[in-house]
Amino acid sequence: MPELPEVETIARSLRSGGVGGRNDLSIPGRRVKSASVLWDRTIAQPQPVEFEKRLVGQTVGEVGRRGKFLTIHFDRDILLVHLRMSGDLRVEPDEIQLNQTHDRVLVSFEDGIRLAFNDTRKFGRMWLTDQPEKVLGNLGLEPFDPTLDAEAFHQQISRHRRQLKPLLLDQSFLAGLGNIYTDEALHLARLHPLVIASRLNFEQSSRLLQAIRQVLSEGIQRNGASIDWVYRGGEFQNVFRVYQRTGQACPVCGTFINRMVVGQRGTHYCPVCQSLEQPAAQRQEGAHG
DNA sequence: CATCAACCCTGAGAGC
DNA sequence: TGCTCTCAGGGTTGAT
Repeated sequence: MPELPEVETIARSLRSGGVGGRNDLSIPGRRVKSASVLWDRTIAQPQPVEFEKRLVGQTVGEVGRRGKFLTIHFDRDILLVHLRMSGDLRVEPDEIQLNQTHDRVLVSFEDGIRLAFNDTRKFGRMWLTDQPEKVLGNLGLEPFDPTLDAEAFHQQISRHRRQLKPLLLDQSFLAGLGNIYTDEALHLARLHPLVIASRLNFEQSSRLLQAIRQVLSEGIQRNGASIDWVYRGGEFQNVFRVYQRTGQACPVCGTFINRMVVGQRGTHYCPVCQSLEQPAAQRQEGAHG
């Protein structure tokens, strides 16, 4: 399931033409010849027929990412793509036969290259709009936003009397974390998924912010995680600490990893490293800068 | 404000 | 072998 690192990896490959940097398959500068929607519900906005018409003639500009959304700028509109569970984008020459069972949207460029949106479970969505804020407006800060320092993060997290796991999954709190990186970050920060956010002290929330950034950085460095049907060369799955490692040894202490359901999501954690009870010896390193 | 469940989907894996 | 059942998961929606 694509989260921030996977979406970032895809954005980079659309810009540079593949993870390896093949310029012949990058999309900026290409002009749309035609578009076809193969599964109507993939298009959230506008109507599929208008989507197809409006894209024709527009040229790709900047390709970026906001949270888990891909932002593909065109002359007049921005194409927003959310991959949800199983979405994937391919850039390939028209000659390659469309033998893919689950292609949902095709965008053909004038120079014989096309962009294909493939999505097994049909949860992915696209918006073609000149008002991207209407779609992205509720997103929280980017985890790497430079204005998000330890103080700001602690202030934010103190406002919520929710459990950490659902809070971190809430895209209006922080944009980009999904189930994998949330579990990984909580383990790295040695925090139990059910801890109430507002009860974190400064040292704990700082640790959490740092852990979030570290696991996301690791994910990006490894081109994301490749699991389920979506394989795109990522390798982060090889270094999962807790995610989908139920019953296996915690890399830190060797205890068996537990699994429970939190907010309808499978949640993996080490019962020893991430104890709900704060260790009695926990120091109060309160006097921060 | 927070929690919970249903919904959208498919295919993998279990059980029979 | 092949059928049926359960489950996973991001985000939205509506109820409590």
